[in-house]
Amino acid sequence: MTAPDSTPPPNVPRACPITPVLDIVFSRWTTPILWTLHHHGRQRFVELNRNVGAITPKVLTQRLRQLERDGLVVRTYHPEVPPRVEYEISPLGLSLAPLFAALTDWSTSHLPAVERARTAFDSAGP
Amino acid sequence: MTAPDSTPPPNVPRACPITPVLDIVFSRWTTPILWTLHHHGRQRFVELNRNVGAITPKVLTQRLRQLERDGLVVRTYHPEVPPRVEYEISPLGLSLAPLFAALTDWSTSHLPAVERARTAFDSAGP
DNA sequence: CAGAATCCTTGAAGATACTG
DNA sequence: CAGTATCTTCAAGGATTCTG
Repeated sequence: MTAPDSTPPPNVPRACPITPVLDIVFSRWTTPILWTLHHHGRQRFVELNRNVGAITPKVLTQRLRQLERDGLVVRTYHPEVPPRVEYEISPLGLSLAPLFAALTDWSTSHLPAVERARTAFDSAGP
Repeated sequence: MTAPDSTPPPNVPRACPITPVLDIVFSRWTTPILWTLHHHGRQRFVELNRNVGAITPKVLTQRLRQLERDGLVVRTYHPEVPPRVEYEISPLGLSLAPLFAALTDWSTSHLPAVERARTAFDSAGP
């Protein structure tokens, strides 16, 4: 409802401005990974693999690469005899903390309403 | 890094507490839909279909059903000769506004850093 | 240990009709 | 108009195996 639009609407109205962020922050598995790194601190690959949940090494690697590329996670390679690799949150990754906090807040205060809406909807028209 | 854990770690560490919210708020197309409803106000199905972007009626219906079931969107059916259905954001849906604002803020202040991280990463190891 | 390679399955999304 | 009904595609995700 704010300003009508600086670009009237030629044809494709830019859907919504936060869409690009979603691919960065809310791709599947990224929040569990960031959460685990934030709460368990620096971890090696296998630890992470255990702590995050039911994730396979392949997918974990994919997501870690993406997070590393986006600068949210720092990967440290130690060239030792069994190789050792450690992952930790970057400052940029930590900048997401207030966002996640806001999400948690919304969850605690409004998730019950969602649950109620669901049961109401489901009991209305089976 | 906060408390080590009230539940030591029996086996499955609950991945991260915001995961359930993501399915509610950040399923694909939900943010463009909510955004459009928020900025263009109450709309009928076809308007919405045009305003949201490249979405097909089928998918739009699916997402609208989900949003309605979760209580984020209100659907009003007018039994007229050509049927008329209108969609609008509910108060519960509007409660997401601060969250989206936080997301927008993070985007404006940190997206450039992500871009830089990406180019740095890409130019490092081709 | 930290992945890379391979194959496979699934499910969401798109395209295209059709209907009350 | 506001969807529903099918059909098809396609890529993410999972399972498994292998290696520097």
